[in-house]
Amino acid sequence: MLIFIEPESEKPIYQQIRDQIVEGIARGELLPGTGLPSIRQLAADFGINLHTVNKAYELLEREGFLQVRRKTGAVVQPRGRLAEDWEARLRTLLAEALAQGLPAEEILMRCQRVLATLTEREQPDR
Amino acid sequence: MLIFIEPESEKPIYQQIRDQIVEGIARGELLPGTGLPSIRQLAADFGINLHTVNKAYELLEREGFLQVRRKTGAVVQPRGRLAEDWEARLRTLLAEALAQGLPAEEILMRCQRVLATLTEREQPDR
DNA sequence: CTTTTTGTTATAGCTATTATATAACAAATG
DNA sequence: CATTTGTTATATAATAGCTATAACAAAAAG
Repeated sequence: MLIFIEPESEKPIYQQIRDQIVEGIARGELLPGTGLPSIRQLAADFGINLHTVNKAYELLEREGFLQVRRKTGAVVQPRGRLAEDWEARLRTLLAEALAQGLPAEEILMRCQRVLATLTEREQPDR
Repeated sequence: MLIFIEPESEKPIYQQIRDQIVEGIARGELLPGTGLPSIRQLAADFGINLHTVNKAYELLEREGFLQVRRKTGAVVQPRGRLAEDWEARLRTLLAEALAQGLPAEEILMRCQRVLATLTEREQPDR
């Protein structure tokens, strides 16, 4: 799985890494048990500091996506719990679209379409 | 429309104000043309600084939700454009739920339910 | 056991963000 | 004209994001 960093983005680098790994898990490219590159390895690849990658891994561990161990590196977790504020964030995002005049049906179709792009040609665990 | 501020929240105060006004517009409680309290008035009500409210209004104006005029105060805009990164933010949010094991159908139902709570008993403009 | 790699922890410095506090200016209302 | 309002300008303080070193401890490899 490839990760792209945009240093000029307004989104913090550690957040970019976090989001792309989450999406990788969602797409099924990163299955439970999959090992991720070491902190120093990733930092070297991107030409960024060790602590920036560490912060991303730390966050992913707190959120239940990864388990970080010594020497083994980060390993994708079988499952976790949805963040408590997830629905609140969804609410704010959907409200934004409604407030700009998008019909609820149109918004729902967009959700459906995005979900489809995330779940297509992916092997669900059996 | 009532606005609640949580000073201890990790979400910035100006962002809390922004989000709640957006939701007010989405729910139809704030119709186009509706006047909002003045910057100084809101700041006094919340016991916060003038500039914090100003930042929220400034953001809402940039996003096309409000038009801010002298003396008249802020007025809800008829319509705007959806932010370019809206779909990207939706994607990240939905990926988070998928990665935690929620089935796509369940996620879509949650979207539908949230949309329903935002659009219920609201007078669409005619 | 020794060496290497790795996660962890601890500082430190720098920039940007968030929030506050005053102050002053300009435009619109009454 | 006087008041209210948005706007602009500084200044200060706390926090967040990122970088830079350095050192320590645990696990794997030789």
